[in-house]
Parts: sequence; structure tokens; C-alpha cells
Amino acid sequence: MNTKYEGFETPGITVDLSIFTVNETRLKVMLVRRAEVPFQGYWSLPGGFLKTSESLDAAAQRVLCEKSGVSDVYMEQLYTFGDPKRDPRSRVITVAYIALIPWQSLPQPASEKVTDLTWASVDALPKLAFDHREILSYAVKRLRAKVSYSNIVYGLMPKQFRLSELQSMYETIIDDKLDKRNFRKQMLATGLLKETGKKELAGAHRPAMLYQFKSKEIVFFN
Amino acid sequence: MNTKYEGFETPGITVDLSIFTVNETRLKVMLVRRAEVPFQGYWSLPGGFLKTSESLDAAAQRVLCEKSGVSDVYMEQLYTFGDPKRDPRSRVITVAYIALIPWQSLPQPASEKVTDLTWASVDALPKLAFDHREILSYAVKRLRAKVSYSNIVYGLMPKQFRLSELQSMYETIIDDKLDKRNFRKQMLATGLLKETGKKELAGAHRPAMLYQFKSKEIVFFN
DNA sequence: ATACTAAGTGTACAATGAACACTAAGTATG
DNA sequence: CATACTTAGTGTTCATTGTACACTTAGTAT
Repeated sequence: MNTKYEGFETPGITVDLSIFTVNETRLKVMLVRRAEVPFQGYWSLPGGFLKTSESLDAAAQRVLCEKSGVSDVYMEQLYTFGDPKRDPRSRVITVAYIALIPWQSLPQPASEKVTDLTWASVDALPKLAFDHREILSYAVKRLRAKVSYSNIVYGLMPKQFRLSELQSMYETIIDDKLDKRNFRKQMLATGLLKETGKKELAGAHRPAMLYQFKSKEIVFFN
Repeated sequence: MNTKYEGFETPGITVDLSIFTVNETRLKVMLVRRAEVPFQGYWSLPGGFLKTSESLDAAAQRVLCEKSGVSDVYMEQLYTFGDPKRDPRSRVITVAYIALIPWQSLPQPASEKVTDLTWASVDALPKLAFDHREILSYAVKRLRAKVSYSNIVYGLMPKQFRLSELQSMYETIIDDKLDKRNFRKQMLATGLLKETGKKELAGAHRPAMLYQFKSKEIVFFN
């Protein structure tokens, strides 16, 4: 270890992830139960220490994959939290990330009861470890804002979907109702969707056209 | 030092600042000349290591004050850069900040020639140390974007100003011309400005009303 | 055959944004 | 002191965008 930082901090660096999904018209976030002190038994955001020669993005990807079993999903850096007292043990700075996973992409939980991982509705959160409540609030705020000026919801949709499902996704996240005709007009006007030609199979009602995104690119409007 | 981080990184943490001002209708950023290796003699963004028990924001404030002599200006965290190779000596993670200073608030440089600090036009930058070019590109991008959906330019204006000066500030940052009548209508419609009652004193032309901001609050439009 | 469910479609009006040119109030000059 | 010069200040028209709103269609279930 070099001596370059005498008198300066050499804190631990972690990444913490707000991993979102939508299920049953609720915006949900992944929480893991802490096995160790401090905050033993508390729910917390999944996270972990940065490894040697690992970039921040790579660390976030690693944590994502470890906890969710998926990769290749939308992820972005959110903010860095560095209050000297945020970890009671010692100085730890955390770089927070947001990730989005379509509910359909999640592997089914193993049949034995998984009690150390849960998906909590963001409007019914338990007490969280560290400053994770603050981090999560900020993440939800960013997500809600970004939904209205980008096509970030792509990250939460399955490969193919009905327009009504897409509308429901928007409504769940922004927690408001949208007009069906206007919504469809606007979505199709973006030119980012294409019909698959296929129609929904089942249901005691008129079958819906299935759509998909032309590309995975995230675009900003306005 | 605890042993908790064995096998993990305990990198140095720095803050690096993109300190912007506008002068002579140019968007400028503060650069400092590096006295030491690596990148000795190169221009770089002002920055410094995080001190013990110092929050990230406090560190950024400290650096800002050391280099510019001002405090109480607009500042926000930008992004955290953590590529393992970004510092050739050893692992250093930097939390980048943006700050805005009205040109009029800057203390005059001491009369002896200051050669280790400069204000460079963002479209005529010298070679920069480390990954500071990348950081600065991102900062400029964020600033330009934010100008169009917030009143962030407040941070660059003097206490009192003419509407034509405000317009010029916008035009400089977004690098485009605006329509005078529409601009005035829109600005006054925000309700964030108030007349001071005073008029500009000098000039071989009709004197302009001076305005100021009702509050320092940053507001988002749309 | 009828009831049920979600899909799918167009128009009228309001609000917002964009283009555009002249008069007003001072100072400087001959 | 008349004229030239400079920047301040002001409204209207038109195009575009956004918003409110209700009925028909295509399938399944009974």
C-alpha cells in the first residue's frame, strides 16, 4: 500500500443498486436481508464492495447478476453518497446505480422459501439499513422523471407486448391515468415501435396486436 | 486501519470540479496547471483528495473556495468516474462536480502574472490531464441540457442585469440565437424575475430596466 | 343468440411555440 | 441643436402540439 494518501481518506467503496421491476401494477424494488452487523436482519439495497481493478460499472453488473441472475438489462449510475457517518463501522462511500428488469425476465425463485430476498412495493417499504431509504427515494424520483422524457420504460417491458400493457407500465410508474387514444397516438408517433404481425392468443375478448421495440436504444424527447 | 477490506479496493477518492463562468460571450471553464507528476505541466480540472470526515460536497466546496476564492455559488454533483486505469499511479476514484460562478463575482487575479490558473473557452481546450477531457465533455453536456429545462443560468448572472444580458447568457451556453420578443415573454412568464425599479446608468442608447431573481431557487420546467 | 371483455379508432378545441418589424429613449457628433 | 447612432421595448398571426372525449369491433363464455 502506498503512502500517498496520508492524512486523506482511503475509504471503502461500494456500489448499491436500486433494481426495479413492475409486477401486479406495482413498482417494486429488490431488497436483501442483511446477515451481518451493522443493521443485522434489516432489509437493504443489494450492493457490495468494489474489487481490485474492477470498474464501477463492472461492479454494479456483478452485483446485479449475483442477486438477480440476469444481465444485459438497462442500468445507469445514479449518484454517489459519501456522508462520513453513513456507515457506522468506518468510512464507506457508495456509488448508487439504477437497474430495470422486466418481471418476465426474472428467474423463478427456488422452490425452498427464499427469505433473504424480496420485491417490495416502493410505496410500502420496510425500514432499511444505512441511508438506503434516501438512496431509494432519489432513485424513484429519477426513474419517475425519466419516464416522462425518455423511452426508459423499454427496460421493464417483455420482448413483445400489447399497447395496453405499455400504457399500464407508464401508469404504474408515474402513478396516474392516461388517455388511451392519446397514448396510442403518441407512442406510435415516436416511430420506435413496430407491429410484430402476431396477435395475442388467449382471452375472452378481441385479441390485441403485439408490438416490440425497433431497437434497445434509449432516446430522450423534448 | 481495519482489515475489513482485504481483497477489495481502498482507492484514493478525489473530487474534480468543472467550474464554469461566462465572459466575453464565451463559456469558460477553470483549469489549473499541474505542478507534479503524473501529467506534470498539463492543464487539469481543479480537484483534490477527500479528507478524513469530510463529506463529498464539503470537499467540493473546499476545492472551489481554494481555487476561486468564492463560495455560496451553484454546485451539483455530476458523475463518478472510476476506471481502474484513469490514474497511472494507483487506483483513484473521482467524484465530479459542476459549479457556476458569475464572472463579476470572481476576484481579480493578483497583479503578478498567474500562470498556473486559466479560464479556457470550452470550445478551445488544451490537452488535459487524466480523463479530464471526458469529465469536462460530460459536464458541458449536462450544463447545456439543463439550461433548456431549468433556470440554472441564475448561477452565472450578477445580482442585477438587463434582460438582454440574460438572453446573451442563454445564447452563449446553448450556442444559438434566440428571438428577443419571445425570449422576454417567456422569461417574464416564469414569474421568477422582478424589476428592480432601477435603470442602467450609462450607454449611448435608451437605458434598460434592471432585473433580479426573486429567489435563488433552481426550478425545473416542463 | 346474447352477454361480456378488452382492442381499436377520429375530431374539435385549447394551449403553446415560432416568426416577424417598428417605435422609444437615451448619448455622441458636427 | 439637429441628426445619427445604439440598444430597449413591445403584439399579432399562424402553425404545432396537447387534451378531452364515446362508440364500434372481434373475440370468448354462457
